[in-house]
Parts: sequence; C-alpha cells; structure tokens
Amino acid sequence: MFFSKTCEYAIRAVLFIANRSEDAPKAGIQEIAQGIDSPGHFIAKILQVLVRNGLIQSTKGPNGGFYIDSQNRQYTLADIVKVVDGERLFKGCGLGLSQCSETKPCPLHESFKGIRQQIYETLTSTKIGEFNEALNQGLQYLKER
Amino acid sequence: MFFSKTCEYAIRAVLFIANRSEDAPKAGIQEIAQGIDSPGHFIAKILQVLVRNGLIQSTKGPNGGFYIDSQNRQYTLADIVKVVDGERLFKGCGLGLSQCSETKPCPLHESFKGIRQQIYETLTSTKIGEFNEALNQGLQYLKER
DNA sequence: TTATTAAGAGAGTTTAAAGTCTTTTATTGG
DNA sequence: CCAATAAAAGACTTTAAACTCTCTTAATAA
Ligand code: FES
Ligand code: FES
Repeated sequence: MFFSKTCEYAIRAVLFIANRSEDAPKAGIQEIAQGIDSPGHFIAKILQVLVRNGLIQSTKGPNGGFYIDSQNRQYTLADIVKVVDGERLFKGCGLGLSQCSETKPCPLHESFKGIRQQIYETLTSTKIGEFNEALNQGLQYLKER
Repeated sequence: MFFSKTCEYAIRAVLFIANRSEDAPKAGIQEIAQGIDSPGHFIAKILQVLVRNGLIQSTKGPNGGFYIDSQNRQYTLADIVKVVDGERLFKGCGLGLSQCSETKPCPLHESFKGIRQQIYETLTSTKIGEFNEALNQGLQYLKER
C-alpha cells in the first residue's frame, strides 16, 4: 500500500525478531521466514541490509542468528522504512512530479502533505518493540495462517 | 507514493482534460502528453482504459480527441484510482498480509485504518473539475517544466 | 467517396522489483 | 584443530510494471 514488498517483509521480520529477542535465543532465517510467512532466501537478503545498517544484529555459526539488543529496541518503523524504501514516502510527490514543491505544487499537494505528515508521525512514534505483548497474546499477527 | 505510475499519469491526464474541456476543444494525445509530461504512447494506453470505463469521452478523426462532458465532471479522484489501481489502496493490508482483517489484524492495523480513511475521504471528496481555476492561474502544476 | 486525421487495439520490449540458488566466510562446540 | 552450523555475498532467474511500436478502425472535411 505505502511500502515496497521488501519493506513490508522487513518490518514484519524486525517485529518478529524484536519479539523473539525479549526472552528467547537468536532467531534463524528459517524460523523468521516461517514466522512471517516470507520466502527464506529473500528475507535473508533483506536482513543483510538491516544488519549492515545497524538496525538489527546477527552472529554466524552454531547458536547464531538474528537479534536486537536492548538499545536498538528504541528504533522506530520510520528507521526501517528509510533504510529499505528511502525517503520517497516522506518527501515524494503523490502525483509523480519529480519533486514535491511548495512553490510549484501539484493540485493534491496540500492534501498529500497532511496525509504524509500523519504517516510520518505514525512511523516515527512507533517503536519496534512495542507490539511484543499483543503478538504474544495472539491479538496481532505477522502472518495469515 | 500511494499510486502506481500509471495511476499518477491517469490522474494528471484527467485533470488536464477536465481543465481543457471547460472551454477549449478536445485535447489530442500529443497535447495531453505534452501538458502532463508523460510518454505519448503510454498515456494513450491509459486513456483507452478510462474511456472504456466511462470516466472520460473521446472521438476519433479530425477535430477528435479526449474530453469530459458536464455530467462526468462530477467524478472524483477515487473513481480514477479504483479503475486504474483497484481497491488495494482502500482495502489492502499495509504490512502485506493477504487481507486486512479486524479479527486477525497486523500490528499496524489500527494506525493504517486511520490513514486509509483520511486518504479515502480526500479522494472521494475531490472532484476532477475543481482545480481548473488554480491550474489556469498557474498556482498549481501538472508537470515540472 | 476519398484522403486525412486521430483514437483503438494488440503485440512487443525494457526495466526494476521480487525471488532463487550457490559459494564463501565466520563462529563455535567437540 | 576440525566438523558442523548459520549468516554473508554475489550471481542468477522470474515476474510485473512501465513503456514502445505498428497496424486497424472510425470520423470528417473537402
Ligand atoms: S507537489 Fe505533489 S505532493 Fe507536493
Ligand atoms: S491487517 Fe494490516 S492493515 Fe489491517
């Protein structure tokens, strides 16, 4: 809807890992792919990018896997979106003009500005660890089945 | 941002035609492509779909072109979006679950619901003819240059 | 009624996103 | 140190959106 498929997977994966990291040991790729119902090799690629950008942690080898340490749990969804999809959602023109501009606005500029603002506030105010309880209680889901 | 590129072009083209149709004669493809800075053959394809769905009108031959008759000027942006991009923007899950559900919601469901609602209200309340004055006065733009 | 004009239709190409596979590198338990 | 494990890296394939081209059909003006 707003995000690329890659970014949707990324968010779901990070929420999954954040939840797992609270108590249990590191999560492996197979487990994550399972937990968010995504293609294994594909989510692996995405996680590499998140690790490279410091949003999540990983270690190789036995008992290795992905995790999120306590300080990184303060990251917000906006951080993930910026890394994966860039600033387009926050700064692009909704009608596809090459740049959104106050001085040469498209007809929907004012409307879009408000909507974009609401999206921005939502994403910057949502921390990646804040759904753990609801997820554990089965009130929210990261996959269908 | 929210729309496919095709849909962005479609909206810009319809706004252009609605504006042109107020006074001037029908607009040809070249003129439209020029006016919204889009690939000519591509916008031609898109306009075919809009005509087929009754959102705009066209006639072939000399003095032919695209236009919007007075009753169709009541259409809203939401009508264009539905025809071109379908209902995904209004009904899809923002985290990519195969369907948005109240009973098995994703963690962002409540947030997305509000944003989606705002988008929906904006698009359904915006008529395709309402920007004519601002466009003519050069206060709003359908292309960069 | 015919030449010209402009949209319609359909097939084809390009590009970028999505997804897959195979090899390499790092970690660690034995 | 060595075997096993699991992520990192890179190349590759598939798919769908974006874009192009050519030919056909309809309208009309002369
Ligand atoms: S110019 Fe289009 S959203 Fe600002
Ligand atoms: S379930 Fe994800 S937006 Fe409703």
